[in-house]
Amino acid sequence: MNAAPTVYDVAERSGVSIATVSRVYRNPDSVRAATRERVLAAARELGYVPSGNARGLASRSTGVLGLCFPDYADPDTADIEDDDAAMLYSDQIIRGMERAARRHGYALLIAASLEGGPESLVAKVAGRVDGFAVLARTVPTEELEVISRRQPVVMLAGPRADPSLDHLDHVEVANEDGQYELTRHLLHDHGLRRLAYVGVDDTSPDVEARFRGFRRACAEAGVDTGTEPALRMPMMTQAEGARAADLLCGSDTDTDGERPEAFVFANDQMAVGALQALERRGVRVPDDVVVTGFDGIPLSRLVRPSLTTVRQPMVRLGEQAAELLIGRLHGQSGDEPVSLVLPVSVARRESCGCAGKGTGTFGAV
Amino acid sequence: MNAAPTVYDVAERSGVSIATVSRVYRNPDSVRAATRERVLAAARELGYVPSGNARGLASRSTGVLGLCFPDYADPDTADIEDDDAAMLYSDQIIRGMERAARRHGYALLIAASLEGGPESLVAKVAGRVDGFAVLARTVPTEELEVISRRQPVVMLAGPRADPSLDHLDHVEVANEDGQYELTRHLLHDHGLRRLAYVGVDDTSPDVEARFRGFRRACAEAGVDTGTEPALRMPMMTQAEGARAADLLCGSDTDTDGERPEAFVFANDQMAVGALQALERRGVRVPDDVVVTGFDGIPLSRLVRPSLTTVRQPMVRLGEQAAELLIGRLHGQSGDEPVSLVLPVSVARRESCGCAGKGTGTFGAV
DNA sequence: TTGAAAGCGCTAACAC
DNA sequence: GTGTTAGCGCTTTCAA
Repeated sequence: MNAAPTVYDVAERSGVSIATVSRVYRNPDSVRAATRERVLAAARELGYVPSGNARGLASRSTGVLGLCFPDYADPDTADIEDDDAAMLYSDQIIRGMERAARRHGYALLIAASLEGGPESLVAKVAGRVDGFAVLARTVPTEELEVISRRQPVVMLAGPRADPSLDHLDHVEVANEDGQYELTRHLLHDHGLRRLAYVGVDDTSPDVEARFRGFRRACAEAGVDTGTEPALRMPMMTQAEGARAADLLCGSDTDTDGERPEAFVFANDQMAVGALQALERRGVRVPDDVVVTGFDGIPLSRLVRPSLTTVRQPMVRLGEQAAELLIGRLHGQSGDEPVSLVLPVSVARRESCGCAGKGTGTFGAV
Repeated sequence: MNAAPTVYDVAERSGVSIATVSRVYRNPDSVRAATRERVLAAARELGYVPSGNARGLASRSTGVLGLCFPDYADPDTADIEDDDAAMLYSDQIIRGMERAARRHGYALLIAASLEGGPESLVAKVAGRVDGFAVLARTVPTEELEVISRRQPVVMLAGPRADPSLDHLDHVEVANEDGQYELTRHLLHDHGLRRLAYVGVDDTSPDVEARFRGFRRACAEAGVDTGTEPALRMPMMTQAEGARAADLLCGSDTDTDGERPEAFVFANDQMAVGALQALERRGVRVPDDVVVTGFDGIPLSRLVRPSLTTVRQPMVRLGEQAAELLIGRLHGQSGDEPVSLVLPVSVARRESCGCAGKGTGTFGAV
């Protein structure tokens, strides 16, 4: 690749000053039509493309929004040869953010965490964008705190855990309410009583909120649950979900010495793993046991039986993140940090016995 | 937001020169440990984040790859409240490209086309990345030609139509072979004879290739097809697909004065639209008529009956794009332009009568 | 190992 | 309208 032409080259070739060349690109109307054409022509001949870096440097803004997310590669999912099934939240958030950003003339820079030197992920992204969103716990709190002093940052999913990050905008989904609704459905509509909640060791704000929703629904129905999930697995993967199902079936861990009527998982991945384990054991879902998940990942409806779950509006999440950032950049939002909680919806599908026998082209969704 | 601290601030605070500060970030080992710590500490206290723009400007490289894609918002899809169903190729390509880029330490900048001033989409992206991929026909050929003189560009999907772009790397999928296989399946396995191909007015290289595959299969089976698709719609949307189905059913356009046995659509969107139209008319699929698509979008398997189609490996496409770019950037690829054709696979589902009755957790996929 | 100084390509005041 | 002139914050020789 040859050295790229610069404003100077274009200016010389078209017989104007570099300032005029710059104007032609930034504010075409401020230049006489004839001059403009001359400049544009020269630029075309030379193959001139303005350097985004130089522009950003000089104008202190890039027209780019950023998104940092964790290296969410569930090893179980990794080798599913089916791309659709492997689509994760992050993909949906990206989609939403890109759309909203685009509407406002911004582009989106995305980067997943990956170990590195002193140049952490955020630093890399932060240095090239006007503002960015971070999926909960993708980056060290301290680092975020530092960076957020310099540019707008919004936290996604996961309540603002750390008080030092209280000044950040943040948007999450109604984890507690969602799990509450789903549990209530099981209790009330299906008349179940012995429910086992499966959480995770590593205490995550989202999962804790979901568990609270579960407990609240149980309490209201007069069903006793401990203050702890029936089971906590080390990770929220399919493999662990399968193990959980085995544990719940095999040894008689519950009060009655019987298998619970329903396995309520903290996420879809685990629930899917459980579905497979149960099938291997010959336990029928939902006839012998009901299984539910949380998230509404695409895979959840591809499995058989399709998974009853709580759907998170991930695309909306991404859109909101972009809107919030842009609002800040334009100084529209006040000084107060904004905190949004997006509503979720329960997807009643086959694994709880709601069949959802599809009719019509879009049935069974 | 306060003015962000710079190398000068950090240098001053830690009693070194700006050159040393720079070294600490670029090549930590070239600085004595004690000095390094001092610099890092100062940076932390100040909340220093290196400016990506300044770095890029000075070093002539950004560590970012770009992706430009069209504003693929099928208006029909736009208001499906179901995010999963709305996932398009572009999302899958993004996913693949991001993953591959990440593996090599690059971030990804994505931008969809949108009308603008002289600052076209590409220019904006091109100015901020080390190289980028473009979905076929997202940007004017001429512009691409100019830009590709300065940085690596790879064309995605869609054969290198324009000879002036012959020097670009490019990767596409086996459109012709895919449609050939699918058609052969209809002809051979299902014994169909009267097939109607539905294409699009706007002659697209991909669609033409698919149609060639269709013709080849028909010719081999001794089935006569014209040199033209049975129908060409103005756009490849669901609405147009529905219209096409109506046309194919309503008026007796085909040779026999009868409805064709199969509607072979150039893409999934149209096929899905057709499915709905047929349902409205009370025409049963696949009993009364067989319908097929092309692409393998997620929606294709959510509809009922699920759509028999040709699945494109979009994630792979994205990965290949990134690999190609990175290869160029590292000067590994030779001088010759690389041209890849990724294999596709036929998904036999319900709409052709292959049912695909699912068994097992992942059945019916 | 560290510092000094010269850009990198553009924007933004400010004159003309 | 258009030109002049400073930087923007960093990397990069070249010396020391």
